[in-house]
Amino acid sequence: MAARVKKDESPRTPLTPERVVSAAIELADEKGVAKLTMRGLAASLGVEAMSLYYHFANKGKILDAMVDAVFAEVELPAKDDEWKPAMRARAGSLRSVLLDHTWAIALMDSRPDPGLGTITHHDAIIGCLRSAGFSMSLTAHAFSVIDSYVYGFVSQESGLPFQSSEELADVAGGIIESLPVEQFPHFSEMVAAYYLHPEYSFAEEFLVGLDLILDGLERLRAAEVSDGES
Amino acid sequence: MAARVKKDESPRTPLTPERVVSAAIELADEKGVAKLTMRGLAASLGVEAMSLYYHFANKGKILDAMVDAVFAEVELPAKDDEWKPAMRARAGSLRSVLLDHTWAIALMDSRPDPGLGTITHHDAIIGCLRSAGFSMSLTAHAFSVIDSYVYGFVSQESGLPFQSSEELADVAGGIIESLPVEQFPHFSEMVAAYYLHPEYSFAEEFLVGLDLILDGLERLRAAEVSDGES
DNA sequence: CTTGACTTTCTTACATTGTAAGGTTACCTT
DNA sequence: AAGGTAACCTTACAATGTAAGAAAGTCAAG
Repeated sequence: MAARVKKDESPRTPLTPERVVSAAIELADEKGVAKLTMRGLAASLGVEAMSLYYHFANKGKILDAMVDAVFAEVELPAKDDEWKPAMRARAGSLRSVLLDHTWAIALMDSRPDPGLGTITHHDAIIGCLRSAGFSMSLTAHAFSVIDSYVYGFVSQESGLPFQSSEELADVAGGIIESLPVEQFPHFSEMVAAYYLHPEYSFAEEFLVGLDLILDGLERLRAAEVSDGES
Repeated sequence: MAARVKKDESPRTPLTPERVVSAAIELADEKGVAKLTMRGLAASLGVEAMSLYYHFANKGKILDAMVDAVFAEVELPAKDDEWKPAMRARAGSLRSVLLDHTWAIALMDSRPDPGLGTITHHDAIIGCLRSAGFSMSLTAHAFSVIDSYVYGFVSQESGLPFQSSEELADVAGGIIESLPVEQFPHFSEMVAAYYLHPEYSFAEEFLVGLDLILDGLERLRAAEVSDGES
């Protein structure tokens, strides 16, 4: 009553870990993770920097929570899905999530402490493969190849200095001109090829490699089944 | 004023970009890239921080040069090598180089400006594939999958909080104990499996995925050849 | 309402970082 | 020796993460 009717100075929504993390993600998405400072983050929440330290021990813990939140965004397979389309879908989802938060890959490398979202994620993937008949060790292999590929691909994709095909053509053109062509004939040829073929698509390239890997896994699984291994 | 005949026993080897870069790499290898500061780097060269700015416009240029130097360490295939063992060898070499300089992966992601070492490297790989009969586009696919895989794999490998099998067992044991097993049955099972199988080897895991990819590429190449595509 | 305990936020301060501006020394050529 | 340039240094500053502790807000019981 009294408190309610008090002067409406501020909506005084209290700071919570969740609000901090989502503000941090928003800020990192916009300005890049390098611009994510304690003061800036606090300001975006209408608060002073040191207030954040009541909810997080240090900046690193905030980064951990951000990574975990990103993982939680990835679509997980339903229980009865076929393993191959399920893996295809989740790889695609992982790629798109990581592209939305390009800072996440770099953070994951440097913050190995897995959170709940991460573990939930991994559990679902492993479960899908196992119930599709993958042995323990083949599951481990599958997990390793797929994730390595996706991380590596997105890491390169998001690090390159262009996003659209036109930008690619520009960059490629620039490289060609400033390069001693006779010294790097193959590289030049390659760049030229994509300079002339600006319909190059990261999405297609991604699927080529992914399907190559999934087909390989299917073969390994078939071999395993015919061996009776478990 | 006083005579300049001070203690001139210093061999006063002049600062060169090369010396700066190799000192920077050494420092990053030892203390981690986060501890690579201008002052620290200068001190390790017996010099003041601002002296570095005579040779490099800013810290970023030093980081670029470090990445390029790391790339130059990777073994390149000889011209007449079979493509498959050549790719296998260079992927292994790339992995070991990146493991020696774990900071390099993160830097590569954030510094897209390729240097001479990088281009030389790429040119050799492309040349090897092309002269093995790979079409332009299949070469691009091959390059993309292989590199994505290697980067992603090493990125995960070097980010994990253990190096040896014993440490793995320790970490796995710790995870098992502090985890609600019934909530993540598959994840727990997986961790337990490796807890009991401490002969797990990153090197082997790496080769499993790599060979899966190389076999897939061989199949694509065979299909291409029988199609007469170029 | 007052009191006091507890939670949440803020103030101040400091060590570290990258680097701009300009000064100082060392070395080479004439 | 003289002068010029290449190499290095001194000083200074703004921005960062965060330690220490003060202040404000919140709520239960007297």
